[in-house]
Amino acid sequence: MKEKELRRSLAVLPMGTVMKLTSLTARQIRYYEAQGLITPERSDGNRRLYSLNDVDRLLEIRDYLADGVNIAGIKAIYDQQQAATKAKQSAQQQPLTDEDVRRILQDEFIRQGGLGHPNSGIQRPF
Amino acid sequence: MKEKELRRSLAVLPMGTVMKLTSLTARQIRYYEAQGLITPERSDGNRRLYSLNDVDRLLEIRDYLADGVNIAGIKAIYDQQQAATKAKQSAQQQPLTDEDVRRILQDEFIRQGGLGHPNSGIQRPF
DNA sequence: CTTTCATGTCATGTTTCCTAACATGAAAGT
DNA sequence: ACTTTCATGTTAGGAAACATGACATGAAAG
Repeated sequence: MKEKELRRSLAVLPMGTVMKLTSLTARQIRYYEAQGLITPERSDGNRRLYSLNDVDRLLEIRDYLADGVNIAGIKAIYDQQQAATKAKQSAQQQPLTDEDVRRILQDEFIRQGGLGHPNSGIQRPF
Repeated sequence: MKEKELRRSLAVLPMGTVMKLTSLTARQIRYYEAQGLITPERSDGNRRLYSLNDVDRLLEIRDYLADGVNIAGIKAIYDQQQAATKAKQSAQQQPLTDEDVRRILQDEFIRQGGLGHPNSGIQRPF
């Protein structure tokens, strides 16, 4: 599941490809970017690089506009979505792994007297 | 299922994208084309356009070469595959739809005496 | 030790994409 | 009725990516 997400967010598609996939003009796509609706990456040579997720978002934008929603409205929708996602993330309090549990228990033990040395376990980068 | 096939054979990816997706050089990709292993489409401005199927094939070619198969060998494999596919297609005798059955029955009736007019049914383009 | 194979590199021209500016028709305000 | 705003079109000049063709090369094959 992680693999597919990575592929979908891989920014490799240049303007011409995205134009064909979305049937939008370059002008439109750049304008939506200027309005803060998308933020494509850039190549070394400063050319825009889009991911499949970006393409999906552009298709969404296209549909919203076709439905009469203006750009400010679309931005509001995305801002709201982002806020909701962020709230959910911080509320999720990600579940502890067995590894975490062991480490925490060990720390507890060490603080209240110490048994076994703290640095004997597996090193975790974060 | 038909939809996905279409998308996978949609030729929209330019050289730079394919280079990134396959980690092949432009020289390699063009060489494989010169050897008849792939046949990308061309844009109006004569630039190569690849589909996801093409990318898959390039990845295959890369793997074959890494395994010591030379280009003639890879071509032989593809020629053989194509022959097999073609044979299977002609043997498959694609199943008739209800619509086909009705049309054939009607033609039969018409030829052996006629009941109902031939052009009263639904028009099918092919 | 010369050929072949797969690829690298360079030169030169064309196409695509960049930014920035001005133009425009349809809505919306005043 | 006139002026802004919005979303998009168009044009211009420059930079990046891509095209083809030629020559170079190391490894393998003959």
